[in-house]
Order: sequence, then C-alpha cells, then structure tokens
Amino acid sequence: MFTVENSKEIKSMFHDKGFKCTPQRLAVLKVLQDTSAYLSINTIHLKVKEFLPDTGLATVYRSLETLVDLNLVVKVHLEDGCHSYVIAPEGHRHPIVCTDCNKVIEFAECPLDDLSKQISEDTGVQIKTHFLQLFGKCKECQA
Amino acid sequence: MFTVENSKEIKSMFHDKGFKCTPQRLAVLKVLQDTSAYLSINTIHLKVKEFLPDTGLATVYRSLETLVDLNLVVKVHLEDGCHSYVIAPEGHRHPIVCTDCNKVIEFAECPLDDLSKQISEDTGVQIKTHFLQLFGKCKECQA
DNA sequence: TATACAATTGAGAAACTTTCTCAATTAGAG
DNA sequence: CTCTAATTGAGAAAGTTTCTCAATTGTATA
Repeated sequence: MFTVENSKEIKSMFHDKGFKCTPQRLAVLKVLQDTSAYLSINTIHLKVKEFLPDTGLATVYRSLETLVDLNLVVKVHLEDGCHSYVIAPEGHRHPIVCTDCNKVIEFAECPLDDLSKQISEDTGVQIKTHFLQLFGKCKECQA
Repeated sequence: MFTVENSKEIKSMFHDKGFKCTPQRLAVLKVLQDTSAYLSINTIHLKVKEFLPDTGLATVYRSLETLVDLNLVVKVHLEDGCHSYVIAPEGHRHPIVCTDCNKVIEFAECPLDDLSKQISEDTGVQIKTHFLQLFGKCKECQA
C-alpha cells in the first residue's frame, strides 16, 4: 500500500472530519506534495494512475474536493483557464506562480492584513477574505 | 441602432486595434457598464438578447474576448466557479466583490506596487503581474 | 452614395469539463 | 472477522467553451 509523509497526522485529519483515508485520496495528495506546482485535474489524474492505474477521473475530482475541505490543498486560478490545484501553503501566505514552469514560490508577508481594516473604514465594506496571486519568472527560468 | 455612452471614444478604440464596432459588441459592453457587478456568460447573453434578440451565445464569448483584449472588460474568478466578467476599472485598481449581491466596489490603492520590488529582491523572482480580489459584505447587504 | 472585401455573425456540431448514477468494493468500528 | 456506510470506477448526463461555415454586415475606397 501507498503512503504519504506524515501519514498518521493526515490519517487523523481525515478521521476528524469523518472522511475515510483511501489510497486514492492519499495518491492525489502525494502527487501535489511531490510537485509544489499548480496541476490541472488531468495532470493529477495521469500522475495518480502511475501509482493506482485504475483510478477514475471522477475520483480525482472527488478527492480534490475532500482535500480542499481539509485545507490540505488549494484550488487556484491561472491566468488563462481555471481549476488547477496546489498543495496548501502553511499559515496565511500567497503564491508566486512562475509563468514559464508553473512552479509555486511562496512569500511570507501578506500585505492585506494591515490594509484590510483601512479599506473597511474607507469603503464601508466588511472585508472577509481575499485572493492574491503573483505571477513572474522564477530564477531557473530566467537563466 | 444601439449606442453606449462615449461611443466615439469606444469606436476609435475598436478601430485602433482593427476590430469592427458591431452592435453585438456594444451591447455586451453596455450590459456590463450598466451593471458594475460580475456577470456570468449566460447572464450577459440573456441581457444582451433584450436589446438584440438574435444574438448567439458564441458571439457573446467572442465579444467578451475582444473587450478583454481592449482592456474594457476584465475576466474574473468568483470563489466558486469561474469565468465571469466585469467592466474594467480605470487605472490600476482591484475590486472588492460583495459575496451577497456580487456588486463590485473598487479601492484606489494597490498595495502590491511597492511590495513587488521588495519581493523580487527577496525571492529572485521577476514579478510581472498580480491578481488581487477582496471579498466582503457591502454596506447595503449589511443592513 | 455605391461597391467590394474582409471581419463578424448565428446556428449547430464538436470538443472539452464537470457532475451524476449505481452496482461493486472497501475502510474502519465494534 | 463481520457489518455498515462511505467510497470507488465506469459510463451517462449535464454543462461549458470552441469550432465550422455559409450568410451578413461594417467600413475603406472610389
């Protein structure tokens, strides 16, 4: 059977929410853990089938939904096209996406935390969440 | 025939890029101008057909592509689901989307302009663009 | 104003993405 | 080990987006 790193922790995360810890779900998680880049559903499906050849596409959709629910994975938007997924960053961070290789680099600061209160006062809108992605060219792709 | 506000300016924007100024394209633009909320393709199609009943769905797709190319319209992502459109804000601004009524409120400051250089230095990534949306509850929906 | 041409349109087909259905399987509690 | 409910795979169905092509239309030019 197939395992991911820290599988005990992950197992209890599944159980805490009443989800079963299935090989398919772990495979989807592992694929994303091993990549740290935005992957489309189809790419994830292909990579999962290297481990578990019988995995159906619908299961990949369902597994991703579950993993997002557990905050282990984030659903993201690329500039053209939607519905890609990446392993969730720890804490409150935002990704920089390399437009050449799709790799994700995180940066620590969130400039919105301070600004949100200011904006709430200025506009009267109760700010609840925000969505921020940066796009650029990573070191390797510059070379 | 159907006109939008500032139609001369808009007409020359089309011509400058070699696009024709068609009633369908103006209708799509007008629908978005009159709403200032994120609208899905289907909603836009319905509203356009109130003016031009024969407009096909494919034309709405194509018109939106053209309007995005002209920077008159922005393609955006809502929290669940994709591919909605809104009239482009002037200058470099980001939207606050009301999660109750989908209305868009803009705020002037872009916190990323200053931060981008800092992040480029820290991470070695050449930051090219960024994507930022805030979500909250607008004044009216709070009442 | 009339003409010619290339861009645009509508309609439906086609491609692609996502969700649903259901019988068979399986994880996990007892 | 057994039982049960959750999960799975497969394909159908639904939904979204793009493509094709003949007919139409905006506009540059005369």
